[in-house]
Amino acid sequence: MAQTPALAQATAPGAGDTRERLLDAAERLFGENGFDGTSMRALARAAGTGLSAANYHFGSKEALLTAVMLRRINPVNELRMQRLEALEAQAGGAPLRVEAIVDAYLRPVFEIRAAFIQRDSPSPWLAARIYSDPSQAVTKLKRELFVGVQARFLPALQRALPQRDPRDLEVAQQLTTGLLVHVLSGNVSGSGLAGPDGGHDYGRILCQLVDFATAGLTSAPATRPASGGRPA
Amino acid sequence: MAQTPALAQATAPGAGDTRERLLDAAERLFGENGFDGTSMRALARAAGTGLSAANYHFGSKEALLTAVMLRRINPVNELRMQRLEALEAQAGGAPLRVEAIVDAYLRPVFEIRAAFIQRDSPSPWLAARIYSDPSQAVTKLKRELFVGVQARFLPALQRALPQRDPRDLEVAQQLTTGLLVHVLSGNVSGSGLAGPDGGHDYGRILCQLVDFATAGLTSAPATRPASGGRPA
DNA sequence: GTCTATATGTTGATAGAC
DNA sequence: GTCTATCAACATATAGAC
Repeated sequence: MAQTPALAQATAPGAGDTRERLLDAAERLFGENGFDGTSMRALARAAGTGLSAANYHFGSKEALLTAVMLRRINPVNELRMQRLEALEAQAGGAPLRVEAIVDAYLRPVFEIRAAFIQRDSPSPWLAARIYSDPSQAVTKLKRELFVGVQARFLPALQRALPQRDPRDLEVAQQLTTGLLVHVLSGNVSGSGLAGPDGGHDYGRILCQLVDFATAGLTSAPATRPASGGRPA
Repeated sequence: MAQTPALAQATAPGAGDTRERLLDAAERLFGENGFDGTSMRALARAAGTGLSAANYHFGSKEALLTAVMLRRINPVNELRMQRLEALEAQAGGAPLRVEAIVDAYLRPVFEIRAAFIQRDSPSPWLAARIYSDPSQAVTKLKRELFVGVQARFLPALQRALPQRDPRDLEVAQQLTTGLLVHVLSGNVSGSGLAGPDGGHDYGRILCQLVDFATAGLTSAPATRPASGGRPA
């Protein structure tokens, strides 16, 4: 529950040493302008240091992105896993409710995000930007960070919805991730996360996300086999 | 129904003049690597011409992006409007079915896309990439191109779902766009659009998208007022 | 219209002083 | 550890020949 993540060494919470300030600047600028749209110079300037300090601490731009991603995504994924395991332990072998699975998948992102923006940062959530970043430098990293969790949640969804085609369900799971990415990239105007104070009261948008995704995952294609073509 | 859009002057469909080849190359490269990740040099080389030709025809990189976006998005938006108007004319004042509205919003993208990839281009749909592109050069363009259609579809959704909070419904509409962006950016592996031959048989993924979005839009938050917090 | 050549600035990364 | 200075490569855009 401390402000500093588990990876960082002990630092003063107000100032932070250079390495920490570089990570903070990278989180904000990569999130706002993307990987290709952020230069190491702009990044160092935002951290109040020189260009060489960034390369000294991280070695390369790509390594810096990896570091700042890991710092945030690891706690999120651990929390997701904990929530899902708690649900399964409580259910004792019975299938879980879809809404509970979705909540365990979505809520940790908002919780961790809210815990780390006591600063003035209503910037987009870095991981969401990276998820839809076309730069070749991030595609590998993307898969390494997100595939594991999705592979862990999919079987739970399949047990909760045994009547659905497993492949369709996998697509629906990825669509759920798409909803999350869209919101956290700041593309949903009424969400309360796109504005200047975005990110603190996430209750409403999270409920809407959970409802939307739960309905989409559960949606039996009942109307499909009846009507072959496009509705006129 | 011709291969050449309304904006372009008559050109041979196989070869095309330099301007057309530049637009084709821009559509592919901007879609694959984003705005910042695509250089004018790489673009000219892909079009089989020199750097100066690109600047002669379009004046700047940003103007080239605008041109290639308009070439594809205008037909899509016109088709969306036509479909929605046809639905309303047929309904004669009665509210439309949600699924029909969603279909009118999503299907034209796939139809236009499939019509213009007789080439070897399984690349991401440019407009989807641009929608989540953080580059400042594209944000204005983005709004100009998409706000109109969304403003046109929202009232139809509100009439179809009068019991839903209009603001929640607007969020849900934007979430639907998020689903579309996610799929057309190539982030859904089982969709048939991420692979090498992606884009031609879009029937399955379109059905899944329509089902998911319809369920999400329709989803009455029935479970929400009963349970205040997170499900345990 | 398209080319070669160039102007002008920025990029990521490094060398060496301190 | 952090700085200034610098490298080689790349960026967008333009000038002028043809």
